[in-house]
Amino acid sequence: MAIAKSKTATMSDVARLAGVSMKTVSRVFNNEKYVAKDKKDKVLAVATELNYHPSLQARGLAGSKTYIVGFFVDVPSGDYISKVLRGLLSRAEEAGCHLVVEVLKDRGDEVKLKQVLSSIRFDGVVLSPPICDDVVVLNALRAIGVPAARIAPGIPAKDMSEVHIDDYQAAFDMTEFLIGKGHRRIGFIKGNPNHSCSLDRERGYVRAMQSHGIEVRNELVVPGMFSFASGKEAAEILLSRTEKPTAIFACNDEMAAGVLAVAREKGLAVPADLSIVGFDDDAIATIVSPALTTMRQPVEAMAAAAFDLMMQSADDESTAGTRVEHAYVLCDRESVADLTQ
Amino acid sequence: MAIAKSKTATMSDVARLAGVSMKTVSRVFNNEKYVAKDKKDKVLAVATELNYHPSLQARGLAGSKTYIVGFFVDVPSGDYISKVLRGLLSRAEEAGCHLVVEVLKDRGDEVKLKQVLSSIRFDGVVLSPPICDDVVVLNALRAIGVPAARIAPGIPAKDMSEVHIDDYQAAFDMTEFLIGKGHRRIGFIKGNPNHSCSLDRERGYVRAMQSHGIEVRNELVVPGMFSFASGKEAAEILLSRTEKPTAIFACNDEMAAGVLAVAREKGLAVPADLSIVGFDDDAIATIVSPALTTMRQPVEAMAAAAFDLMMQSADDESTAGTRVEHAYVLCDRESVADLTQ
DNA sequence: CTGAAAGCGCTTACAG
DNA sequence: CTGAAAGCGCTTACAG
Repeated sequence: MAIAKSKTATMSDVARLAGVSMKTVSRVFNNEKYVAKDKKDKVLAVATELNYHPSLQARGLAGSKTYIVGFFVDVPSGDYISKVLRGLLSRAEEAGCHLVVEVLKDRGDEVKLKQVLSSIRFDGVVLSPPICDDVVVLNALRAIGVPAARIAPGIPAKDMSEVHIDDYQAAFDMTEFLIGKGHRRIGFIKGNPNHSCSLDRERGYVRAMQSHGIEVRNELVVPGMFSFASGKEAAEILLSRTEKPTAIFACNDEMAAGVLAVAREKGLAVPADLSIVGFDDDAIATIVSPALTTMRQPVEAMAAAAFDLMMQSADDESTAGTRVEHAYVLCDRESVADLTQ
Repeated sequence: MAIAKSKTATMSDVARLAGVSMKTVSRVFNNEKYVAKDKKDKVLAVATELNYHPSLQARGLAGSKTYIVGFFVDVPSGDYISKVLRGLLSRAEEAGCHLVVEVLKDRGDEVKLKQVLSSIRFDGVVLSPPICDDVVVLNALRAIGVPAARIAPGIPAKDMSEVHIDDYQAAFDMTEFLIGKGHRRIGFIKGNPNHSCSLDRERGYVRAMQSHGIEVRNELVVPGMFSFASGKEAAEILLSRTEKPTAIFACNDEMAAGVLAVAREKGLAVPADLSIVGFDDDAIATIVSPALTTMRQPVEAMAAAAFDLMMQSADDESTAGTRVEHAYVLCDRESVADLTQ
């Protein structure tokens, strides 16, 4: 079943058949101006016939653009990363770039980092939490001068563009929403502390409580790690308090789903006996029942924007450091009871 | 804040400082034998000092290996694809390769396919459903002679390695499991018909029913598309039958979760009033309550195996076409009632 | 508007 | 065990 392996056409093939120099073919494929229309048409015709496409490897070696964008992730799982990936992939396609995914364990994967960064020349790199806050990574990127954009970063980096939502305000709003429904004993489940949004959301919760004159009680604020299991553990703790919370605000939807599971185990009706809210509006939010009231952030659009910002700063260094804030939306569904009625 | 951009070291830098030829440096980095130990040590020492790593782009252009592996996906979402990605990424790292993800819409993205395949030289490509059954893709891969491995393919391709589970037998076993629990009216929700496993699973269901002398009734077999929403729609149909099923076998867990949601809406207790089983053992299976009885397939390990098979067939063409079957495990949890008691 | 020459950083094929 | 030369398929920098 040996099929003849067709040799792929090269730029010099196209040049020869089109009767022009390689440089002219190059001009056509890089959309440079000052190419006579007839030559351009001829080049395009020959290229189509030969199914010619410039070699990524050759371009990357010879020129300043590599058409390769890196996406550095910690754990390539979960609905959040899927959305980021989709956003990135869609923009990469439009930009004629290719996405290479590299897994970098949070803190301390310096060997791999150096290896990747010095063997692959990237047009740019997009960073998601928690890697976007790893100074080792940021400095390595600066050292080689690769444009980078960050999604939801925590620490500042004035030389890198970023996209984010106002996690503090969003959590403030969500807490206020619960307070508005008459809740006072509101439990809070933190997120992974290495993701800066966790701290911002906690701050928003605390401030909202305070600004409504409600005491923030330590026994109602418990740790979590963004996972379903950690949400369950946190719920076990919160629901074992002598004075149970009437509502629990989990830092993301997966944990909120965990709270829901525990509530059910304990025979608590949601939202009648316990209100639950999450954050992110992940797929899980509308899969569980009752559907979760949650804060939606437009992750896919944010990732797409991060890609664009990175490309923009590659073209024009002065735009590096642009910060784009996206809007969040409180999705009020079925998991919160109105205690004021 | 302009930081001096360090120029990355090249092979000739290393050669010069180590007092050897470039070819010797090349030998060291490609683990060829016949390099004097003292020269090898010297090269390695200099390379470490310079933080030298061979350029991906240069290697890809000059040599036969590119250290780039492609992962072609239809929709880069969901727990299944996350698992595949993790399996691929972990093996790519060990193999010193880099993964580029390309989105190819099912059937008909021929322009992008040709563009990608003729501009990037891949060491190999891994295909997941439904793209692994797109003959246009398969033939394009053959035409340029790129080693490919397929995950859970449907149509045969003797020249490509593949990993799979016995979907037919797994579905047969699952159906038999339900029958063993005393169920006779068992509804079946099909999967996306473009994923070959859907057909295999349906066949397993049908045969198991028949082999136990149970009539397969058309009104109990309804279409689905692997999504939560399609599971709900299917459940609505199945549960509106005059003779309701006592159990529903959904072709994946997301749809099973949809069935669960509808059951709850209708006030049916699961499993007391309705038993539900899924397939895959996705994260969702243990998030919903009651936890789903489902058929686990080791997706991450399968993806890793696919990667290895692809690499192996790149080294030794005669291994292309290897088929590896993985074991499945019936995870009996809480969503099935025993009617025989 | 166009092209000839050099070079990107490696590997290949050869020679020793 | 080692190296000199050519070449991979493009872009760059330059000249016209």
